[in-house]
Amino acid sequence: MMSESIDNQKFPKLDGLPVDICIFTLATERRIELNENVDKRTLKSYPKRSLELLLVQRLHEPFQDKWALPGGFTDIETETLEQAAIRELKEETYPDAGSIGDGQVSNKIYLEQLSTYYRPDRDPRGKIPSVAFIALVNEELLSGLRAGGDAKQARLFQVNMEVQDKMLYKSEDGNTKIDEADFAFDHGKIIRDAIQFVQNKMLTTTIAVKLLPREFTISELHQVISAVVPTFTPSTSNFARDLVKTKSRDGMLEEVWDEQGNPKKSTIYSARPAQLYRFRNEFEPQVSIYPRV
Amino acid sequence: MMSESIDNQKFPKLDGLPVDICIFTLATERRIELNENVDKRTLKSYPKRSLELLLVQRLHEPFQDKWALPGGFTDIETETLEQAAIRELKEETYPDAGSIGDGQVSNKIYLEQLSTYYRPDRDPRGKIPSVAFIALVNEELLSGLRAGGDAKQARLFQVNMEVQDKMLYKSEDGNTKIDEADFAFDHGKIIRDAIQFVQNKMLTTTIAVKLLPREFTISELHQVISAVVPTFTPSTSNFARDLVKTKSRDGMLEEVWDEQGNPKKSTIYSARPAQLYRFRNEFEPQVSIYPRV
DNA sequence: TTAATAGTGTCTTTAAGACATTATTAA
DNA sequence: TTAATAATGTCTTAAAGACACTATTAA
Repeated sequence: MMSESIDNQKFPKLDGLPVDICIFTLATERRIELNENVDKRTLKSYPKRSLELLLVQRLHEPFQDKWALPGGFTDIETETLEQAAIRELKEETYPDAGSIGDGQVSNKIYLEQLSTYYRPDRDPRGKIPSVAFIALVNEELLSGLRAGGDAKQARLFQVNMEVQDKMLYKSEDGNTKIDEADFAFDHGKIIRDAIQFVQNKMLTTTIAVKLLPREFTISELHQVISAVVPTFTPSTSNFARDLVKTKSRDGMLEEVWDEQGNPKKSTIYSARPAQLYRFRNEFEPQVSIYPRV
Repeated sequence: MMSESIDNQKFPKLDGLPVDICIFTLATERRIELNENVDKRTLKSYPKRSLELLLVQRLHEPFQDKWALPGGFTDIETETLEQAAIRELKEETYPDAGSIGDGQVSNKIYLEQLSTYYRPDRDPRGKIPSVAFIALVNEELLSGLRAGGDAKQARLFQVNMEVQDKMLYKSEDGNTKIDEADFAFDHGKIIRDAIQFVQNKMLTTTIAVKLLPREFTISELHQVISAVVPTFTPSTSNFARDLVKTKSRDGMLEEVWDEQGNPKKSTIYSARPAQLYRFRNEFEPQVSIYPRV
């Protein structure tokens, strides 16, 4: 029993616990570049959105040159797992990512503990655990990184969800394509678990908000969900109508109005102005496979 | 970064990781005892079902006499977290609880990792982590324990879900009532998280199967769900009809037939025989707050 | 006009829920 | 008969989904 073991001092006090983070973002790529001499109507077509994951290439053995999740240690005496994850997140992304909270780091970052991995064969140097986190980070916070590969060889990889075996390939130049065999440790397994976790959260909670601007059109929300969950393919017109009109989703979204009290609209993706919405954070999603509740 | 820290041997190889388990069961209590001289019709009325949690009273400081989750260590070199959890589970419950699997320990036990807890103030002896698991155990496997308190002072506590602050009280004699202040470490917090986790799983997956006999009536399923989730209160007749007839739940349950090809029925809770069903494990529940998928 | 998305209208089917009614069995 | 649960039937409303159609804007 636990009490006996700890009381007998069998267990050494830890210096820290390893933390690895699956940092996801949703990349938005206009189908046609702005500087080209094209019809502005075509320019406004829906962008290509792809789920991307931040990986770092290992400099040393074991797994030298393999790709791994960014991670670190809870190395301060008073630091929690979440605080360590946020610290690492900041190192890899935006230095001003925000303060600490329970899955509510900032309105542009979602952070949640995924699971702890501790299979004896996961690290050739011995039995070392890893507490894995997932983070959804708004694209703009990773813009610095995307400008080019840095010293640590951190790169964003597009997640290819059609094939479940060969999962990832490089986004920027498309040259580096990697699959499960190119991952260090058990990070391939962690990443598979993380993608499933994020997909599930995307369909059962309102985390889509972390991948959207504060005010967005219904079609943007549609784009985000179907980029993360490829099987999500309702007709855009029914989706827009149902989202706002259906009773069980009352209070999920609210229309945005400007100072004059007129409906605030956006023409970012369309010639015809589209109504802007925002998520209301009072909304508590409820899902069940059984009737009622 | 993780690679640097581990390569520099800052992190000591662990002897083991502490594992704590929230072992839940669903106690079934006939409203009237069998030996009383009562109308057999009344005897067959629905039983009282209550979610119960296994706790052990601590013998030593810190938190002497406080109640804690049963737990232990991954103390064998090749042991995984799940294996350690199963080993502890067996110690506390049925010695023949079954083999190892991913949330599929046996058809009578559900086991899943909940989260890892590591706040610096959770243990007065220093920063010690705990990997928490939840287990749903069929009542019959805990029958030995229920016979009476043993040397380790392990007891089942009824979970009182109406009041969120004062959560638990003793089941058998009803004398020992405990609340958040009577828990060791941060186990009160772990237990609250665990209850929420189990309730969510109960509504979005088919884990109810672990708390039921292999063949059961629709009313038994109804009893199980509403015992774990008190807000679940559909009318029994609509529930029975919808469960079997609704297209989106096609393949979830199947009727049981006897050797002669007649519908197999049960009179355990009713004078009129009720159809027996079983869960089909091909069924993959799908839930979403958005239309489609 | 056309390309592209925004949004409405209509119709059908499925599901949820209220509620009444009938069925079954043993005492 | 009665107590208790099992099961069916009917009606209403809410959602989901298919699909046609109109609206808006800039080139």
